[in-house]
Amino acid sequence: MGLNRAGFEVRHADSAEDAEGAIRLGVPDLILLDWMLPGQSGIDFARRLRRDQHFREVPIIMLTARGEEEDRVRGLDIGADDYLTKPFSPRELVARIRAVLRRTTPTAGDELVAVDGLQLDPVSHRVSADDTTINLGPTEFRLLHFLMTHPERVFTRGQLLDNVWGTNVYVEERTVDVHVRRLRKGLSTTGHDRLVQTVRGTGYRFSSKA
Amino acid sequence: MGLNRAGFEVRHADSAEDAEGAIRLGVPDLILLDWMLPGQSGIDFARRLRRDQHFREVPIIMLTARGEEEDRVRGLDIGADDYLTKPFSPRELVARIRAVLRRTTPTAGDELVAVDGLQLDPVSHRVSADDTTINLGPTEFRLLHFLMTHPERVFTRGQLLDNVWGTNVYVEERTVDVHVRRLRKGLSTTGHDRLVQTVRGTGYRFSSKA
DNA sequence: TTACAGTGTCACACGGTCGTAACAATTCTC
DNA sequence: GAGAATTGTTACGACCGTGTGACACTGTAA
Repeated sequence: MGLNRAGFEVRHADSAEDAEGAIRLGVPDLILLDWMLPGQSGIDFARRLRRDQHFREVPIIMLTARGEEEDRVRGLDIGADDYLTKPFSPRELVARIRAVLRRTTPTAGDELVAVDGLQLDPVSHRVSADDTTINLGPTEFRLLHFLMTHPERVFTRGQLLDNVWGTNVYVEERTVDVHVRRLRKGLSTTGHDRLVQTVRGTGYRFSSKA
Repeated sequence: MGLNRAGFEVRHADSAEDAEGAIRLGVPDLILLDWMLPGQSGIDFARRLRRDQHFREVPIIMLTARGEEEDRVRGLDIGADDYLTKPFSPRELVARIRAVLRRTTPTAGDELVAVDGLQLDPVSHRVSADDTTINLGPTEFRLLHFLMTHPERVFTRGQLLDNVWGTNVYVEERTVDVHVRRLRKGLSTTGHDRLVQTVRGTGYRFSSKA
């Protein structure tokens, strides 16, 4: 198919069952999924992937025979990132893979963030304020990390769910409130809870301004 | 094409030149671009858009005839967000548009507006005047945002209801008066309430002139 | 197994916000 | 100037959004 030649490492499976095994050997960067799989439909396979927290984030490109419009629409609804209609050329396939990877793998930042005496270090996975260590749960940590790296900006609960919990996850929006509450509680001992601000009718914002 | 029926506002152009004019009337949320344009190829048009800072962020979906694989590959390289191969159904088109908008909307209509020391930032959802933060209710915020982005122009109460409250909402016109009052109250501490002006017999206007 | 931390969801309470009516003030018309 | 039309201002009830505590569930480690 020319994928190896293009510099990708490829694992191949002939059925959904084989694929299951293959991806558990190591989370792939991207899944190329034929809509017509023997034994099990590709849509079920994709749906299952989206429910599994380990693979929820893995982008999916589906391959469809021409005319299967129903499947394509449903595929996009499920959260497939792109599709290709057969027949297609290796060159086009490579281009699409690059495009999808470009938008789904934003460079992860390991840099230390500090605002107003509050300090978060992704490397040591530690939060401290005025030389006091602050204990946060995993979700609160990711939430704070995201907010601190995107300050002075409102986010809706939906956006926070996408960015902190991950896309293709079904969680109530109000759950965000509860985690904001837990985050604030953790930050309250040093008064840094004021940095996490409510924007009524919209969502939340991280800001050092009053 | 069914786009209007799906709730989108559509502007149409038959050539790249017409399109140029159309988008300068107002930055669109998304551009649907046919690859085969009379006079100028779609790819050149797209490339030019990507270089223009006003339109760089606007997502592009391109429409290609089947078999024009060369173009599709180049289109993706340029940064088209998606493409559709003819023939396609209205339903699929709508699904794709929704998918693209879902990915890209966080960066739409968020430019900072500033007039005469008064400053409104949609991104951080914050209003400030002379370095003082001003607290406004959600409706007052939207009202001010609309007025500031359409300055020097009278709006009837009905127009304000349509644009700020939304169409198909039954609210008394006099309600606008009350919210204008609340807005003015918020702006009065810094004297910016003078920017919100009454036009007797018609409605209200935002203007820096006396 | 038990203990426990982490998570998601719900129910309730509180406060903010909204729309409306009523009255006061202003401006226009005659 | 009188009366009418228009707008400003205030108060109030209803409702919506958010904060908060409690609880059930899951997975993990002891």
